[in-house]
Amino acid sequence: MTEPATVAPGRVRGGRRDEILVTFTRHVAERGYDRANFGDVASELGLSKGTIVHHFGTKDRMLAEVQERYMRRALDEARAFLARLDRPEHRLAAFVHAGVRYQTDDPATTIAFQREVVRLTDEPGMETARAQRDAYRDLVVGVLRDGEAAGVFVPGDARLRSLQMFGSLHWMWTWFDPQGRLAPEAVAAEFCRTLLRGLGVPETAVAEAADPDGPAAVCAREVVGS
Amino acid sequence: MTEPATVAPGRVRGGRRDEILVTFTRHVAERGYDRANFGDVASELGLSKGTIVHHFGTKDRMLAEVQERYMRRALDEARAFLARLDRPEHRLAAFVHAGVRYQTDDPATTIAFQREVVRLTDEPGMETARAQRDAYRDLVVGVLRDGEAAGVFVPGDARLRSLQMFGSLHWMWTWFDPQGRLAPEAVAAEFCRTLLRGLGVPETAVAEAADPDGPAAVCAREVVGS
DNA sequence: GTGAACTGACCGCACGTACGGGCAGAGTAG
DNA sequence: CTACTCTGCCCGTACGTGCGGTCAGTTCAC
Repeated sequence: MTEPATVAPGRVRGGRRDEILVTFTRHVAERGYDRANFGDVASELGLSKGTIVHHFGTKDRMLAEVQERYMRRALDEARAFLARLDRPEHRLAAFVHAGVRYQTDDPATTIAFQREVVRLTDEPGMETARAQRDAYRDLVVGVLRDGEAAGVFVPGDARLRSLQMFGSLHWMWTWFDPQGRLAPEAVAAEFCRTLLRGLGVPETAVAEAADPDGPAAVCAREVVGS
Repeated sequence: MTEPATVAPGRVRGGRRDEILVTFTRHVAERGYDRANFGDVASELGLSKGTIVHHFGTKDRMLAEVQERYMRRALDEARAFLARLDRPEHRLAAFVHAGVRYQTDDPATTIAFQREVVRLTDEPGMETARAQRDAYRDLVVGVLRDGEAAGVFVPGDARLRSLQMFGSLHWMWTWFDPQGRLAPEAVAAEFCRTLLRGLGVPETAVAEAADPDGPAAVCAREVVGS
């Protein structure tokens, strides 16, 4: 039984548990799960492999924890900006603005998650993260359906559209450079414009929702930045 | 491919090289490059690990060969349908129709390629495949720029738009099921509609380019199906 | 004979994980 | 205060295994 060990008499500080997870996450982002290994993480932090095992048990569980943390944050923040926005095009745009922002706000976790999403589908022990991912996708599908019902989006397959949108965002890790010349706001704006126009949203509403200083982007920035 | 390797008692000139590559490709598609190994491929084909090494040298070279084959085919076919289509919206739609079609036409190679594209950027020995990939992307960017110059697409960042499009297509391997209820034509049509409408193409032209029986889809099917 | 296809035994190493024990701080009894 | 004990954090080592790659040698077609 692996205990989070948050309540303990003999505990010194928060321990290095978090530190280990952060470093592991970065290694997964850089090399992928299979090539990330305990030895490198341990030597980088100046501790032994045994310590990592002590805290996390197995490598699988460590990855699961990374995924769950990322998805929990994404879910919380998505619900937060959904509560603050009402128009379907603003809500959908917020998902895009937030998705792009994660790429610079917490690149390691974001890349680690996106590189290894495929493990959510088959690997055992990933049930929690998978459920969170499904819930997140359902939020987007819901927005698409609502917008369609309200006549803001032209009729179409909401699930397919959500996958089209997620594809663009999830693929970013292969080409986006946080230090590069392309600002995340510019990427989000362009993605929003093409997507919303593609759903039949009128040009003025498109411009507002895509605008880095518009309500959707501002809301996403406030929620994610916190 | 074409030569199903004679099952003759003695060995055959040309050998089982292709057979090995096909099996290896399938394993990469199913488990990823790191978890694919010589032992499994060899035992599945009833030969020894040494034989694989004899034919390919190293595992890296094997993957490079998979990537190069896939990209060469994609490039050839892209140039073929570009030669047959003239309108920008048809050309762009053809990329989408073809991209989706690869998912069912040769799922193993397609998935193997998409899973491991990231290795094109850093790994050495991948220069050829990387150059092919860049050439392919440049074809799409060219179509986007031409369409913009011709006033068919609204102004915007062509490179970003190409990445948005590739993202949707490259992400398909994580969710698309060739045996599933969703036909590839339906996926391609929906993707085309959202994308082209998003670029400002008029509704009638969008419908024609997305139509599974329209000129773009038919052309893509003929070229890819060969 | 020549060379390509193929074999099977073997090597070296990297990596996940198990295990036994050391250490330091907190609780408690005296 | 001191002494003892408990407990979670951490270390070092060792083990088992899986895998990429080597090599000497064999078979077979031309």
